[in-house]
Amino acid sequence: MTQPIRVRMAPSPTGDLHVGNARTALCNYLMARRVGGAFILRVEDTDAQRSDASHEEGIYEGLRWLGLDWDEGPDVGGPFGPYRQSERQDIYREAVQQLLASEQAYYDYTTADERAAEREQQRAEGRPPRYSGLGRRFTAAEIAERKSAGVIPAVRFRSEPSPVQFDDIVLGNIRVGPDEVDDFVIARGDGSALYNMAVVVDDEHMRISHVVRGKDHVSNTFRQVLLYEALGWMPPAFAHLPLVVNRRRQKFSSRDGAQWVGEYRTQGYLPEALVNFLVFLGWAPGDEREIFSLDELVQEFRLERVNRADAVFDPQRLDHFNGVWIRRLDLNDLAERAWSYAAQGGLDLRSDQRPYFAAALELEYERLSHLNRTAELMDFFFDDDLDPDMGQVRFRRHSAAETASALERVVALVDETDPFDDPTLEAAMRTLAADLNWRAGDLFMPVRIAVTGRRATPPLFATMEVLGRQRCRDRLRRALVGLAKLAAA
RNA sequence: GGGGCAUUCGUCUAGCGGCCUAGGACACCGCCCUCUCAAGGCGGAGAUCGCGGGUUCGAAUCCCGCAUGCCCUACCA
Repeated sequence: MTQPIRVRMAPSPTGDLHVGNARTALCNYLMARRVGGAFILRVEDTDAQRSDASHEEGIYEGLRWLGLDWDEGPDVGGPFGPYRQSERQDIYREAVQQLLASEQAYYDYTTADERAAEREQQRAEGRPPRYSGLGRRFTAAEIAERKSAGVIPAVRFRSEPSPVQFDDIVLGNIRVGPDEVDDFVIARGDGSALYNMAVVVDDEHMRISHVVRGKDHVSNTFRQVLLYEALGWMPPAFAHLPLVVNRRRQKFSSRDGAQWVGEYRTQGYLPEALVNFLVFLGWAPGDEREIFSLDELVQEFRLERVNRADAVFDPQRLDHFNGVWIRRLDLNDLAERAWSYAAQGGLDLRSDQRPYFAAALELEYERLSHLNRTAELMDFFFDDDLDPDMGQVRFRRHSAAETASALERVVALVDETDPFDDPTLEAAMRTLAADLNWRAGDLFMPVRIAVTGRRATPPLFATMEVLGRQRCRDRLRRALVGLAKLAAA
């Protein structure tokens, strides 16, 4: 007797995939996948003014990147289409007609000015601004007069004074007093349906079993519940998620960091990390585990455990998850993903360098916090004209001249060491340091700078092994030239 | 103005009447590891559980007020 679980994500294409919407989509997806239900994508573009078809593709891309695949939608079709509200107006019109016919809705011939005046007066009297049903009270003659004056009526739902309530999986039972819901508009003057009407009709027609969406929709839910009742339909189960907010605890917007999922992608975040981070905004498993893959979340996530309080988006915590997930990837996977970021970051990569790239990346990846930093982290592996700035050395215990003669011996060592690998190089260099009577670190740092051009790098000898004998030799020679200048100065 | 909802370390959270002198994680600080930087390990600081009343032998947990915040209050979604 239990109906199949069907959930939906219903973005309006007024922008790319917003992080808040991404979280909503994630919760819906997890719900559906856990029980083998259907995850439906429906585009809510009834506001032609603000909707833009180009954003649709951005939303798809964002969802796909996150790994949230859908079963029905405008692009893949499905048994209850079309899945774009702009293409469903006939269906809405029919429902509107039904409400008109049963006198649960009426044509409202008031003008915008009249309604504004009413609101203003209510506000002046300190009363809540609520549409009083002005349009219900016109006589037939008044209506005829307004018609001929060119007033185009909107369709309003006839809301009778009675309390409205519904049960919410996250928030519990929610109710509102008898005078709170006024006669709201369900269809514009041009006949097109408004949001509240369209969602109800769509959720019914698409057999949506659970409406999982942001908390900002709770007040709409009262209107929707009324519409279900009027149309003789059973409302779905509702679950309203807490909002993702900024540090000032307001709705998350562009000023608070990247707003669109695509931006996180270009900033080098892993979809795994964003998913993991987002799910913890309002949910926790109840034990102390924190790292979850999408598949694991499908098993663990329960709407019943979702919090009611809004959650602040903390970019530092996202960064942490990103690092964790980068370190979790296996090398081939990471190399695959980092390659294009590296190319975009300006690294001059030839496709035959993939093994070299992977070997270098293996040394760097615990230092890699964001994929888009790949190039800046690894550029010295690929710059064959590297001209190390030896001025970075702190010539405290050993002068530039002494350092130069030590590096001469390192050049010789680089030529002789065989095999040219991490342990052999390390042993040889330590022996050299001992010969010189230098502290090992005092020798390694100038070599590091000579060979990589920087003070912070992966372990030196592993780095040298990857760079190879030739590069190391060339760079050391060049460093020697620079050192000579420093020694002379 | 009205309504709805919320309120545990700076942040994400655990907690569902005694296990809490409130646990974990991020960020922060210190130490260790160490050729640098990371990563990792260990430790520290950080929450009188928004405030005030109750109920109870006992409350972060239940009830009532208040405060604050957020969302909605469109012929937007």
